[in-house]
Amino acid sequence: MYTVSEVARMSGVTVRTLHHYDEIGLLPPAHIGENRYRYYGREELLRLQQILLHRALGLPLEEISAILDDPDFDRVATLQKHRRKLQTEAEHYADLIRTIDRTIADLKGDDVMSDMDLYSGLVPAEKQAEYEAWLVEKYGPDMAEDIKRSKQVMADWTKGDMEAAMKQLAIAEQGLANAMDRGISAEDSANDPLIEIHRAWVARMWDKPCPPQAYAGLADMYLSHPDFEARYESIAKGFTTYLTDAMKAWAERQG
Amino acid sequence: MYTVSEVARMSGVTVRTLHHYDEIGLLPPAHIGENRYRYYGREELLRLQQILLHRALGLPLEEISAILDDPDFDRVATLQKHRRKLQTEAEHYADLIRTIDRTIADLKGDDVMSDMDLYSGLVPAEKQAEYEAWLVEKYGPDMAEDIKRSKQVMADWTKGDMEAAMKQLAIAEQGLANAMDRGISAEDSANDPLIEIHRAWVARMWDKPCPPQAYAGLADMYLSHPDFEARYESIAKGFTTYLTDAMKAWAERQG
DNA sequence: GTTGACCCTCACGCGACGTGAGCAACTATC
DNA sequence: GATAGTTGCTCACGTCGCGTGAGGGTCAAC
Repeated sequence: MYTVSEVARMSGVTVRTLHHYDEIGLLPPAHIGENRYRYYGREELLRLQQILLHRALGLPLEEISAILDDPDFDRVATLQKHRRKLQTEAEHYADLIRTIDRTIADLKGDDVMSDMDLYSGLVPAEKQAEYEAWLVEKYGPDMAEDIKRSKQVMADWTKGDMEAAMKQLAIAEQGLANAMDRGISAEDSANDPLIEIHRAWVARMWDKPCPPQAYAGLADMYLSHPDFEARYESIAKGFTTYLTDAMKAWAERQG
Repeated sequence: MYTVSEVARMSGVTVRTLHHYDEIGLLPPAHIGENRYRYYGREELLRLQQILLHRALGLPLEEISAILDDPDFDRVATLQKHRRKLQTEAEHYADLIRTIDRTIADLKGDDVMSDMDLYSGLVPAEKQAEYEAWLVEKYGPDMAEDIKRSKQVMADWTKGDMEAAMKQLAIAEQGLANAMDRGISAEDSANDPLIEIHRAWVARMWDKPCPPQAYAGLADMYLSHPDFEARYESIAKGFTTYLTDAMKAWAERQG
């Protein structure tokens, strides 16, 4: 039998949290002494673990209660539902990152965003649909058609293989940015397998092999084109030159 | 000049939110009419976008206020910082999704997760530091050192390494639990090669050999630490004492 | 002048606890 | 067995970012 503070120490929650969980009936103590002290047993520790797991997954306490108290409750289905929620959240983050990239470009004058596009990714999809419906009303169906079609193209563009490819690219870029943060030189990073991953991504985008010379040429293009610079600088300050240095060092070593 | 509902439609926030942002001084309208209506301009739309970006990162509104009102505020730099934060957030979501996948697999009986794995990436760093400090106090610096190092070792592991290790552990634990179910005594199970497998797993986690004495000491820790107890009891009722008895019997027989 | 969409200001509600306040009870030491 | 320090308890209000009415003024159109 453990007291509140003991359980708190073991599980990492606060005493108040245990009080709260008792209050709402989520985790009543095994016994309550004549002094009104709460005492918890092994059974309660296990239940607390379950609670914390589900809480960590973002489920509200009420739902956790339902899951743990109903033996017939379909945990798998609940978790899958929650997984889908998380997935859309994750995609939402990807949208946000793209919006930030475009915003940075906009602030640098490389791109012009309409008032509406400013909010892309920040706005729930249904709200955007509402807005589009409102546009149809205001400007007539022709203008709305243009807007709609451009979005359709973008939707096709980001789905499927593209998403996987973007993930691959993000892994390579983020990893190399981390290497830069850790003080590893660009020349050393040229040996990092992430460079190979990056080159493989390029080849995949081009749909043809990317030999060392072409890879070095691409580095130059990154340097001379502001869009690319904006993109790489948004990952980390100085990352443009870092990446291109590593790319060129790699190419030199190959041939 | 846009009214509240127009801004709301464009930005996706509610009218109430705009009221709220005015109330707390985060986004005052450009002008207020004689009828007390709020009117917003392009400037305010830009500021709102900044607010939404920061809010999406989980920053409290008060902090957003401070950031945006600072005249030294560099939008591009801030956005770049945010981008990186978003990326780690996105990775956190990916972690959560993986954890859920594994939990689902676990519930379906396809996989066995250790508690440590269960909470992987979900426990705040400071809590873990607290917990480790407490471990030092309770078990002495030696054991805590092992635990700490094992975490470090595990951090370097690939997903495949981890899965292999977890499988190894699961095989040993499940096998011994089955032995217990079949009525085989703990003393007899001490001769089971599964005990050797379990000890090898421990050595692998600690990244150093686990001599009989240390193995017996570990058994005592399992017994005295409720977290471990909870974990083993979740495999089978009474498995904690069964396993520790077998571990100790094995250790005695060795030396 | 009436309708209906829009605007306003209170002001309470929520979810998951944090944070005292004020008091009882246990533990350790002198 | 007195005392001090820790730990426990129960209220009960505070937090954050709004949602959700209630109750009432304003505006454009018919």
